[in-house]
Amino acid sequence: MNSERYNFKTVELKWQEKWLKSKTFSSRIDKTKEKFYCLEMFPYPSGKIHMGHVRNYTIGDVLSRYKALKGFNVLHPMGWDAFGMPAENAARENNLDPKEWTNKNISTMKDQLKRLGLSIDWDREISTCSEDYYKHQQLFFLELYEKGLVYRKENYVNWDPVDQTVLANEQVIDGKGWRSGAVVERKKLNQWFFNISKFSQDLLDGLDKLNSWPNKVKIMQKNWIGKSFGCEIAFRTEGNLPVKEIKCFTTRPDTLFGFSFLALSVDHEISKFFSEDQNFIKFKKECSKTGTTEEAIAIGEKIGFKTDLMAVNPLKPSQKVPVFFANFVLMDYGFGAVFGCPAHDQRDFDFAKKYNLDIKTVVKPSDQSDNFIVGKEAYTGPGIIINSEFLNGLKVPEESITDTIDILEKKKIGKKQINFRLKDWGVSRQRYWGCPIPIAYDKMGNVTTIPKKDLPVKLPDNVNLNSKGNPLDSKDEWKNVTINGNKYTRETDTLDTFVCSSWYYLRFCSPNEDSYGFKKEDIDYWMPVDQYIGGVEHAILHLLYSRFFMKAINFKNKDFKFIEPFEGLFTQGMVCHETYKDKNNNWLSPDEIELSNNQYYKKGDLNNVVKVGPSESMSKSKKNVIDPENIINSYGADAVRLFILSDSPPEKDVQWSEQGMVASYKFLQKLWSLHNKIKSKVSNLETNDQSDDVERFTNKMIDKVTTNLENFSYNVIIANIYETYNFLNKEIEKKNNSKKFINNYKKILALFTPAIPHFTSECFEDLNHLEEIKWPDADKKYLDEDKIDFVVQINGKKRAILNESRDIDQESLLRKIKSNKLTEKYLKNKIISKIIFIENKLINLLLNE
RNA sequence: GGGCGAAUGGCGGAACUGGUAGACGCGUUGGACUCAAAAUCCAAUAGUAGCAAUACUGUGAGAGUUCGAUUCUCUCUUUGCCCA
Repeated sequence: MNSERYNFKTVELKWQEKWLKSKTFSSRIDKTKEKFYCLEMFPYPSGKIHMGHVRNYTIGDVLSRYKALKGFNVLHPMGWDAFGMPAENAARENNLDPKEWTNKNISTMKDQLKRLGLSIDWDREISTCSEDYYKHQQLFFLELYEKGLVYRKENYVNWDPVDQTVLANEQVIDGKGWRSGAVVERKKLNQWFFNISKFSQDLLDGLDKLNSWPNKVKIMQKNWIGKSFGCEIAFRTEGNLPVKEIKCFTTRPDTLFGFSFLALSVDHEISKFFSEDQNFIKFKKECSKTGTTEEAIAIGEKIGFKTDLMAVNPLKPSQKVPVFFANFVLMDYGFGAVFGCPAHDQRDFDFAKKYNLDIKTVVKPSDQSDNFIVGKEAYTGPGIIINSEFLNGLKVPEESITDTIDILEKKKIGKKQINFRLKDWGVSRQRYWGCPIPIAYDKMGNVTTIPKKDLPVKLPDNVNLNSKGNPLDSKDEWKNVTINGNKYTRETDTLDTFVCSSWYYLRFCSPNEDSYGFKKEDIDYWMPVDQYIGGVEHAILHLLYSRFFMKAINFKNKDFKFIEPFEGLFTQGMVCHETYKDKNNNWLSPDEIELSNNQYYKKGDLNNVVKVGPSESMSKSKKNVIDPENIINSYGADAVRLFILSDSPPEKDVQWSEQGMVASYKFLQKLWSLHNKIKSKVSNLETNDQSDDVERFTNKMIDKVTTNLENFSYNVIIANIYETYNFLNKEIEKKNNSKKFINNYKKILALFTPAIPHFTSECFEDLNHLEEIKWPDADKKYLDEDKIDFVVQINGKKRAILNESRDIDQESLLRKIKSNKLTEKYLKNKIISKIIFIENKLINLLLNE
């Protein structure tokens, strides 16, 4: 086939069908080859793919194809993160079954992904909402339960009183439910937890070994795990309650002399003495209005409830301070009790101001006198301890904290302690569309596990999604279950969808293994994932949960050689687009506007001037979305791939531009006509040109493109492609030896293949090149030129470029400079005081004035 | 408030371990083709001065190290992301 214009529609479809039919991208274990596992974060089947997917999967595809050409045995699978709330919401709104809705979306999106020409092994496709997947997950749950890594406890959740549902922290926006807008309450519920905090130290240590992860992600995880050194201190108490002491955890024992109150969580065990106190009950209710996030607590108003108890300062027994219950103390931090030092903690400061408590300064900045007094806000910076008797003069924080802990330990008042911010992972969700938890309860509420032989616990069909709360709760025929002749009630919560995504990378290795979630042999060959690619928004939770999951299934049995699931991580930037608003401040989509006289108007309405806003991440709410399907239909997959790669480095945000898209499309047309020119050259072999310009260029380009691919500089690769076109297009006019030309052209086509695979496949076929395509190696002898452009600097300033032979020595070069008319004028009547000579690069002459 | 990045023409961006700043693309301008337009092709395109060769200035601002700094160090400004 060979026509004037490049018909992407027939070409792309042809190759996509061919790849699928001949199972080009199917992968199987081959121990003679080095494996490469390339994984992109799998999509949620929300309906259609968006530009973010296009970018993510194009980046992964470039890498996969490159590695395959290099001879690696590549595993490049795709699946669906198919459980989750949107399905339930969409189903409720449209009166559909979430399963149908999800599966329909999967089929649409799969077709769209195929149209991108991705080198995916579709035989390994998995969907987390299918029984084949979640039954293994239920088994994992039971295994972790047996290992003691799963437990149930009462815990506070963000409760949406209108939707009657639990909200994740990120669903709480300004203290309100993201969907209902109702003020979120704190509510206690029985929840299942994964004991991730058991691995806090391991998860922290593991980060050091992840050399191919972006530093920022490692830092984010480190901060999230939040290891802190501190001290456990027991405060003696006085008062008319049967309480002798209260334990606190603090990271700032050095400020103990600034002690002015003790604050307890309302759930502290001491609260039992107040369970009849109407004022306390009222106060506790008030506290439940504050969200559970650290941010909500930091921003929210600090309120307290004063008890009659007094706490004694262990370092200064004459000092006694009041004990409060306070809303900013949480039971799951430390012991649910903190000592307040208002001068050096903003939260304590706010609290002390409100309740008129002492504010005693015990740290001064180094440049202040000992009379320094904290003013309008707490001083939390470094400095020197003051007003603290035997602690005075210690440097904050280097000496003060450790020294104080030593003193407290000697006096047997306190104990050094390490605390982690990372809390256990609550996995219960009061929703229908998720993986059922394989647990049941007897009449007394005692827990029993579902026998492994009875798995899977299938999610029932035909539930009433319009009931308030969890739909599974009202599904009695499902809920009631008989195990070994005894009657039980099923757990109606389902698992957090993050559980599904924390082991899917294992499933891809053994997608058809029926008896277990994976086969060890497969895992041993394919794992770990060599390159994981996805959005930075999953930098913390998903990646941390996945890392935990590997540790958890490896816990006690130590089955695996690797512990970290993702050897390499790459986080790509977002796809952005300008935003548009009409004169009434309504968002407009890019196809609702038109350009006239350098001014945007609402389509068909020249009275409605459109305001152009900044480029922002594409989102439905701002209507600045471009539908990939339309774009692929208009310009073809290769052109879209070319554009999405070209404009920005993959790790940074890219701005969608229609003009850029069109340019990529046109470029492929130009490339096609160049191809045809080159092809017609094959038929006239008679020219015999001795120049090796084409070899030189080709081998240098091989070297460049290879380096750029290895460094994820995919935008530069596209520039390399353009550069190559410019070169070949000029060179083709010369009388080159066409055989040599064609051979080099084929190498160049291989270089283009990761980015524009349909196009190059077509070109190879057109040239009757039927052998396997391989990544070319650069021939080193062409990488170095015989003649080199030497930069001539005089007093550090560039004055000329001399093209001289390679390896020329300093003396000869200097002679050339002295006789060259460009440079001699600078040297006349001057004495050269120093010469800096860098071989094959540069010479810098310093002159005496 | 804390942590981590970023800042280069009209725009997106290149520049390997300090050694020709602005590759490549978009846009703009001029030209060719055309009755005309679109498409296509060719050329120019950091700024200032000059017909020109050329000269000077120039990588957010200011300092420092160096023969030489977009690159390294310090201070500041603006901005993005994450955590609070």
